[in-house]
Amino acid sequence: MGTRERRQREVAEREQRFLDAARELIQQDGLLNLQMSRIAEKCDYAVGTLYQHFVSKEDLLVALASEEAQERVDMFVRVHRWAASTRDRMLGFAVADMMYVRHRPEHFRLLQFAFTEVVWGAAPASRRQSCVEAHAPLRQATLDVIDEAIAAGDLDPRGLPAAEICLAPWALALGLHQIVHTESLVEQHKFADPYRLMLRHTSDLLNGLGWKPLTDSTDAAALDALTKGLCSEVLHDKHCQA
Amino acid sequence: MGTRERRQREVAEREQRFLDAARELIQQDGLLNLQMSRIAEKCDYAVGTLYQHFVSKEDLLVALASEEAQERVDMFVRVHRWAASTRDRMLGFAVADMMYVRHRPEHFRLLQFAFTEVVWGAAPASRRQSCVEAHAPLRQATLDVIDEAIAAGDLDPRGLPAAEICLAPWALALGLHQIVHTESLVEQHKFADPYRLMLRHTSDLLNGLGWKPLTDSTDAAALDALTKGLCSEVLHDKHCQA
DNA sequence: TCAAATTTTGAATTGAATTCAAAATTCGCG
DNA sequence: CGCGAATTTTGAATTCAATTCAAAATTTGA
Repeated sequence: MGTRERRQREVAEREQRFLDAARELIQQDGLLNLQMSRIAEKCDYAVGTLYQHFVSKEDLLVALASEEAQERVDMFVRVHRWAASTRDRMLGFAVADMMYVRHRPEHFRLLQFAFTEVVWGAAPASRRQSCVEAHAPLRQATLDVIDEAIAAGDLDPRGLPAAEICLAPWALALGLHQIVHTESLVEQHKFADPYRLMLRHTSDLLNGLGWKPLTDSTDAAALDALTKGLCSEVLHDKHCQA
Repeated sequence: MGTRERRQREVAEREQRFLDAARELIQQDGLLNLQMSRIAEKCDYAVGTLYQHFVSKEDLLVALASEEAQERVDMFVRVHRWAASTRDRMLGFAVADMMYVRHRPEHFRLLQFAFTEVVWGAAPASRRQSCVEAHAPLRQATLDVIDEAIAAGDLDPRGLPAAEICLAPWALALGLHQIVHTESLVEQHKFADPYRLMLRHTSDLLNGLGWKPLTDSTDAAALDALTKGLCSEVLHDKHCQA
């Protein structure tokens, strides 16, 4: 009978509603002021019901972080499939990432918070695992392009496995987001256009890795063209601006 | 009269004791289990007294993050003064940083947490400012070396102000620490020697920035030699291991 | 149709951060 | 000194949100 299935679907839908409500509340009042009771209330359920889905607030936060990975993953997959050089696709990942973070700064802050010892350590192991799994395709897409680049002769791994090469652009992007998105630091240093800068530095890094075709990172027009191309061809400018 | 001064010193000493106690408790039970009342208890003071120094737990955490900057700053200053090429000193910053983070992983996690919207936003503005100030010398040391490199012709800024060049190595280091220190991610990917890798990538980045003398990042022996040299000459191997 | 099983509920509990009135201490002056 | 005002310390009481759990409601299945 389909009764069991229906129920299962209903429960899944409810979980979705909880997550959506949480997201809205975060958007509205900030992560700082997120309250479990408000989430339940917003969905017209009792707190107890909320706790049937998430054993703790931390659990919910990590679940939220997992779910929000999807949109990013979609972007990465599209970039991965893009008909462009391996190098341009590599830059494409950086562009996709920066578009995403720019348009969903709260998501970035949530991730930052969720991966914090305090939250991560308090979430159940199962949830942590599915969060890691939800993000894995980001890494996988990058690894694929690296492998492809090696196969095509665009990149000489110089003795490093793809996973270790992957670390460099990943870290650069992560660190840049971190710096750009931590309030005070930006206030202090105010980079005019941090993301154009980010792209330039990523390009420099690729040059340093010997990723062909070596390119003049100074050529802002070329980088802007790349960004624009990506926006129109790949990202359906959902996230793109001038 | 010196009465007022003495009192002031006593208060400062007490604050120090609170911070030290907090550090010990974090070391012992983890950031997750830090309790204000335990800190007070450990110092044989009432909670109220603790709150005379720190208006909230967040305030205390950010204060802790500020204080712990000092040791790192000392290392950076020593690297800055080191009689070596600008390029080697740049790598030196990365080495110093990784030594530090390796030996004080809890400090890194604390910083990560403190710069989170939830904590940072809940700390008083004055405390945030002094935290930024406490960390500023790290940035300044790096900027100085960049300026020196430009002046010496080791580095062509290609139209970028030093502050923007600085962003690249800073972000790379930050991102790498983040990845390496977030439990699950390491468990998953297990890089054999993440910090040697980090150094290699930093070297690649410097090559990409055109920082002379351009170097073969593949030469692990050279990077190890650099590390060893730094440990003995600059960092007094307080933080160094085999 | 009804009792067992499951699910939902939200008032009550818990646990930690934070407050604040009372107690203790220090200060300043005769 | 001695004493009252001012300051500091205290920790029990308060607050506030997360979490629990016994009772109520609903669903299941015979």
